[in-house]
Amino acid sequence: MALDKIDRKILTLLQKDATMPVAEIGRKVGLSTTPCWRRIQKMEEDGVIQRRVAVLDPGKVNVGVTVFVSVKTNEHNDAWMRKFAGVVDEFPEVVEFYRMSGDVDYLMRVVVPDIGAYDTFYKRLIGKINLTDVSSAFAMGQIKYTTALPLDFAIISDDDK
Amino acid sequence: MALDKIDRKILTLLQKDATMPVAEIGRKVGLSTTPCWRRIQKMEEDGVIQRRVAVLDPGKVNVGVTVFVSVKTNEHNDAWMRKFAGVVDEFPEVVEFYRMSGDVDYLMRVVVPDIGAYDTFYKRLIGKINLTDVSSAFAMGQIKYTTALPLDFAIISDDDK
DNA sequence: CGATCTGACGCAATAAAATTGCCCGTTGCA
DNA sequence: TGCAACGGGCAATTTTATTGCGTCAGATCG
Repeated sequence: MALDKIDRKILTLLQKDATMPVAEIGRKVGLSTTPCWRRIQKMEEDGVIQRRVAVLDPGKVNVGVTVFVSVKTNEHNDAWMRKFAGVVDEFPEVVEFYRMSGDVDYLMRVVVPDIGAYDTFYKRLIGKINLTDVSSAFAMGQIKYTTALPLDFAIISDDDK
Repeated sequence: MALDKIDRKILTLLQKDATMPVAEIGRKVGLSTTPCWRRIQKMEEDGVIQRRVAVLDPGKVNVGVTVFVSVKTNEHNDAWMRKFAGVVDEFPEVVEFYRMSGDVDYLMRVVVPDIGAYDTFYKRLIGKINLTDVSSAFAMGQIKYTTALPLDFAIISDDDK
């Protein structure tokens, strides 16, 4: 699963624009189409590349507001966590959900059109599962958002010239 | 920029899998290839679809740890904000960055291989810009992560049968 | 040291998908 | 009723993805 310099270049390109033809990617990384294509295939099989998706403009689909919701709970067992995860999964407004260490137990990022819609979401959420200590922080603006992960830490193939 | 039911179906599909052939998308939404293709083109031109990207597995590229970094500051002017934004942009580890209302002024999501790498990142960050009140919260696990935005709020074309 | 095996590459053919041109039917409106 | 605008569909055409096959360099083994 180690990635050499060429693999990382390919991934960098694909993380920016997955529509780029393999031939062009190959040209940019110094390979012909076939070996470049095979590397991409392999990275897909290996699961390094999980999938290719269309990224939409949040404003244009009317979910320009992001809210971070922190949850503290006393229920620290696995069963409860699964239930919570299941409930959250039902809400497409929740685009990210993390189990946290420290003060807060869970953190989720929710996208909605406006404060009113958030309130509606909030009521529906607490209707599905009993949450006592919840606090919401509103984002006034998104300064940076990328799906591209840094590749500087990827496991490097040793014979990586 | 209003989207009808078919547009939303198309977007739902493309948010899940952008490799699906237009012909197949058309079949699923009840259209032939051409009109389906034209709708997609239009949504790309309109910027509803921003781009298509490859999504990688964080673990597989060795950035399995997410840290949420909260920043409070006294500098509430626009110039400082721009500088901060510029600095943050330089760090590929920062995948999301928000200006917040309330207690915290800024919130960023950072991805790194481990705690040690986070420490390194942190030092480099505060070396680039003077930040006094910073607090870090570590995610123990990612329970949900999707790039797919909910389309339930999208502006609906009135003649939407 | 030479035979061989493996892995990665590239070219050229083939298959699949995107893109375009052109025609058709429906709807709204003068 | 006649016309124009708005989709929609079929059938080319063009681009890309995918596969088959041959080559080459380095590692392995006897």
